[in-house]
Amino acid sequence: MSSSAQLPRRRRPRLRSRGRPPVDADSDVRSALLDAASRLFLKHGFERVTARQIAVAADTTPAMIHYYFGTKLGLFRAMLERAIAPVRELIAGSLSQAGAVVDPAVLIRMHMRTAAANPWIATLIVNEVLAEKGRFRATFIRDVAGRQAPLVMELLQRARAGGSLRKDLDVRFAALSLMSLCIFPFVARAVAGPVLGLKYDEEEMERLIAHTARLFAAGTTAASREHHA
Amino acid sequence: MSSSAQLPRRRRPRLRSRGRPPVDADSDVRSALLDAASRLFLKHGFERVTARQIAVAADTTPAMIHYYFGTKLGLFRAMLERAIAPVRELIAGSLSQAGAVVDPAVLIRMHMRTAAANPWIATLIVNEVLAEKGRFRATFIRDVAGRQAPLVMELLQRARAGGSLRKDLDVRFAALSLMSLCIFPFVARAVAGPVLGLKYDEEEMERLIAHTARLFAAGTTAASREHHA
DNA sequence: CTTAAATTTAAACACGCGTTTAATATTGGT
DNA sequence: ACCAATATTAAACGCGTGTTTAAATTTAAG
Repeated sequence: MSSSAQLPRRRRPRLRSRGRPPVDADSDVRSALLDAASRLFLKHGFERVTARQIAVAADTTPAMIHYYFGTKLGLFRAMLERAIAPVRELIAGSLSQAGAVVDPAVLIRMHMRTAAANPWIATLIVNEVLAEKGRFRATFIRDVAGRQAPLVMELLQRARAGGSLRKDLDVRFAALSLMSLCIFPFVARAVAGPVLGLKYDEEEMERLIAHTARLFAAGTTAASREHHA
Repeated sequence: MSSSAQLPRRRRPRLRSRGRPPVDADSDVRSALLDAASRLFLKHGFERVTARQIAVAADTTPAMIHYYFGTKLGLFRAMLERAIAPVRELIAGSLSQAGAVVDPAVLIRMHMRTAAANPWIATLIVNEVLAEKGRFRATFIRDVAGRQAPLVMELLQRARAGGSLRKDLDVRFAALSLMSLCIFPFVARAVAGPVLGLKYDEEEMERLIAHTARLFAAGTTAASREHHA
């Protein structure tokens, strides 16, 4: 407010000069945009991040989003594709060896460790799947939940047929409970942290995972006596 | 597209005439705004609803939001205050008789029945509590979760001390699991519905509640034998 | 009867959004 | 050496947003 009184807008000078830049190698605008988009979209959600914010974070201009990805949504989709590729492979992997897995506890550990190690997954689910107009919901239902849920249900079904689970257990409800126990602690981290005094560090997470696996196992096995109606 | 070719904007004629209206009683603009705000804000979230949408739904103009509530956020807060008043009383009620309640299953049933009967609660939690910049998060942590969680933990603590729960049970984890089981099924309704084939009708919800209460009870009681490490 | 207060309409405001465009500079192929 | 393709900047575009304002009209009070 001291020297630039009558300048209408102060603009920090662009580092890059006009026109096609020299072959500077490691100045990759396209992936800089993808990186910035990952950081911002995954944390705050599609709608809450502006194209200008991403451009600034990638040290370029919004026009580059149009140039490389057409629209903001195009950038979002490209970013998402790259981000969930590892998760897709993980699911495909557990799907291929579906016959071998028998213990729900193994599934619980896998799910929770993945969610704990990749905090952006929970944020993405809140912003783009559970929210009314989430732009990832359809894809998520088709490619992620739609493949994982039948796997879980079949696993539970087999365990029940094998006698290790209660005969009267509804596998759909049991699958829902399993997902609830695995996902909600991370989705509700911003509330559960302060309210329950959780730190969400690695040691605590391992204890939570053990607790969860044991709770689900004890809650579904045939061995447990009913306490009352 | 036939007769109004050169009219720049067709505007449906306002029903109300200019100036201060006669004392017509049941034409209450203020509560019409609150009603419209409830319907729209609670379903779609604060950011995804425009002041104009609310004004149209209340059959008035955005200027009335300014007149009665100052800003869109003021309207949101007034609406929210009115909406959560019953929930607040419910919590206060269960807080006053905290000494009497002993069975976690009672809490589970209460929570899930409330969530099932008021679908807007889950939507509100997704949009305004779990989302990064949710405008209800701070209040929710202070007034809702911050009061309910200690109650749940104390209840579990007493049950454990009384011998009905496992001695090695971490009450914070158990409280988190209880909340997960109660809340997530409704928060994730848009996914769980199609993926698990749930209809979320009343009969099904009663079975889900029974399943959940039993799962949690069996998963936390001292009676259950460990199956293995 | 006069006048101040209350309530509403229609119009505009300033701003930020995603997107587009024109100009410009560099590259690599011929 | 030329030239088309490529990559970038700066500026603008049109639109929708929340908000504000001026005028208009009625009520209620003095």
